[in-house]
Amino acid sequence: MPTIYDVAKACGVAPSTVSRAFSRPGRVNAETAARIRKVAEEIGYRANPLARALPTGKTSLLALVVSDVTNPFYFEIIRGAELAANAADYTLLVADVYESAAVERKALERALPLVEGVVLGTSRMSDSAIRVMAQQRPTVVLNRVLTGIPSVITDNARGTRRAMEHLVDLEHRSIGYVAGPEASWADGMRWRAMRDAAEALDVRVQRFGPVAPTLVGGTGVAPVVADSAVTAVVAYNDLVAIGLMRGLAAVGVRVPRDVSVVGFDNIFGAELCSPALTTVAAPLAALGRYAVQTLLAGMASRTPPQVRPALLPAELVIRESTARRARRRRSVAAS
Amino acid sequence: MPTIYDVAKACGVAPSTVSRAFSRPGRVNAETAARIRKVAEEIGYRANPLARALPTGKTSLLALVVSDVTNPFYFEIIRGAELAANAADYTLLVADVYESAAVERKALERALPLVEGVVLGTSRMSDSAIRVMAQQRPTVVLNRVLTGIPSVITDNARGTRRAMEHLVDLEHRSIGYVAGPEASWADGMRWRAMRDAAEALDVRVQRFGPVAPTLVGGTGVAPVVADSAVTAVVAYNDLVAIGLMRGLAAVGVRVPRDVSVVGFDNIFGAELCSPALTTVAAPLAALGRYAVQTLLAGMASRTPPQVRPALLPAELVIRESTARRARRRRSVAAS
DNA sequence: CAAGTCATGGCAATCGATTGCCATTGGGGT
DNA sequence: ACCCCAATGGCAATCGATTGCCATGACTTG
Repeated sequence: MPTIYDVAKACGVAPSTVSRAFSRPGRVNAETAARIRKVAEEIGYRANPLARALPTGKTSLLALVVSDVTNPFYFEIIRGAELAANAADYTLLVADVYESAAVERKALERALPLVEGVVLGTSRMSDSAIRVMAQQRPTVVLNRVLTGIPSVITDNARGTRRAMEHLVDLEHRSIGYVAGPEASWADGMRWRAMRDAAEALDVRVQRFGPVAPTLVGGTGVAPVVADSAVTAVVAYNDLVAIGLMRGLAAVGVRVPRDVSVVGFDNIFGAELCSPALTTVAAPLAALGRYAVQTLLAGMASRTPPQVRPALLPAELVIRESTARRARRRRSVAAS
Repeated sequence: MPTIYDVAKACGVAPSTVSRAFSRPGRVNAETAARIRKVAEEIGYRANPLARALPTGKTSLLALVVSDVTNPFYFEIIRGAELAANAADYTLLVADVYESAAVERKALERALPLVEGVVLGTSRMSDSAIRVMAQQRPTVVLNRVLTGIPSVITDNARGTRRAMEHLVDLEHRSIGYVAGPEASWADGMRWRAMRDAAEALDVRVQRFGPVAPTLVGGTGVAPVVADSAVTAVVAYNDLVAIGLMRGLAAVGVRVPRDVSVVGFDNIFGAELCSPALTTVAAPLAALGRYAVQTLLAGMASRTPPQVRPALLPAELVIRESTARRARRRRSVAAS
């Protein structure tokens, strides 16, 4: 691989001039710069990003930490983040942490010295641990709010409210919530929003779980939900909702005829399942894109940027898993 | 951040000794090394991977290039690859190229100087372009065979054969294939395997498409398939298969009653859709894991490793989208 | 006892690009 | 004619770890 020294020799100038010809437009005479560029092109010079990064610290790498890459929730987020990163000439490094705070810590330890900034997607770390790492590198948090650290979140309150209104429109008066992981900030928000909405709309809510944010998590609570008095259920996320529907089917409860089900996020698969899932759609690609843009903006400006979390709108996508409440309570099937 | 110089000073030894204490076990007196390690621990020294990489070229980074991160096909592959990479103390850099050879080239250009090796997942580049890049960095190719370059593939021939046998068992005698992208190596393999199997089993096959490897790709050919004489269809992949089922439903063709559908890969969603999809399951996580392991093995050994492509077994997962052929041909619905 | 061997640690060059500072030159202002 | 300044290019230090080579001293061995 040719270096600036090779280019410099071929041009009869000093290496520093070659360097400036590329990174300091205007600092070098236009003709000289043009000549250097031409020669560099000819001998196939490419700047070595490692060598550049050593003195400057600019690696052009950004980390996106996701709690589970196999969770379809992240696909569009990753895509959005990567697009935004590439647009700014950055490369995105996706780290998967398998829903484990310990692995997350280790992954960050590995990646942190390499990257210029970090986007934490649904982190499972403690607030204080996040604050510690935010001191080392510019950080943006997804789906969680920490005062003093820029964050990008979905408007869960509004989305939850919409879902509740929808269910109430369908005459449901007793609504369940299947909770996700305790450590999930979004879970807390959703449950709180449900209770607020329930009060405002004058209906009863009941909490189930917590369960793992997976299909089997949803399947697992199905019997409990089936035995309860609720006629509609809002699940922590789509995966849980879909698992729940299958679990309900297994114990003879029909969706939406006996019980309506609403999910969160509108992941790939939400419209594939049967019945197609009514869900509060998160603006996934926008979330990823905006997080990266916020991060880059923060890196560019000297001063720490906005502290107000960015609130991206969620909207209710109505499909087939919700329906008007049956006149009579279903008879409970075998458990 | 403390450096080896800080540690050296604190220990009263030379920086080179500190370096060796970490990277050359045995080269330094055991007591000295222990002391250095202790002091390093105390002042919180962490080796700077950038500085290490500059002289040695060892960045501990591996690239995995995927044609589309939002394609569920890759989730488990990424997971498998990342696990294998982390186990060897490498970090995986996932690059998304949106099904475009041009973007792939650009992404590689960006990432190549940073990584020690590359896994190409379903690359859309030409053979020659891949060979050029394989000269720059150790490379392993997924789902494609290039002589001289290590590759890891699914046993498409056997998998296709199983699918055909299954359909023939169900008395289908006229079977369609919905082709994927022309540039896809797997597509060629599958179509070839279909014809071979058709000959061996004495049934007719008909090719449709090619279509984009997406839901809409599948939906789009549905009318053509509906108008044809086939009673069963094998689709390029699960996405196309699911799209096809929806498209068929839209024109009044019932799956599996009127037409049986088989997919490829067994992605997330294949068992969620309705009817649940019968599909040739690719060993996704194993594919990712094995590709990275092969890459690392090739990097470790001086000599270029095995040239025989590694063939990972596929198996047929029978669900609800295939059924015995109806006695009479269906009546064709509106188009 | 002299010579050779081994263990251990230090010196200094190196990877490739960046950048603060200085030297040179030519032009403009007065 | 003199001074000053802007434009331009070069010198050399720097980022932090690695590593070939050499120096020292201890120990072995004939």
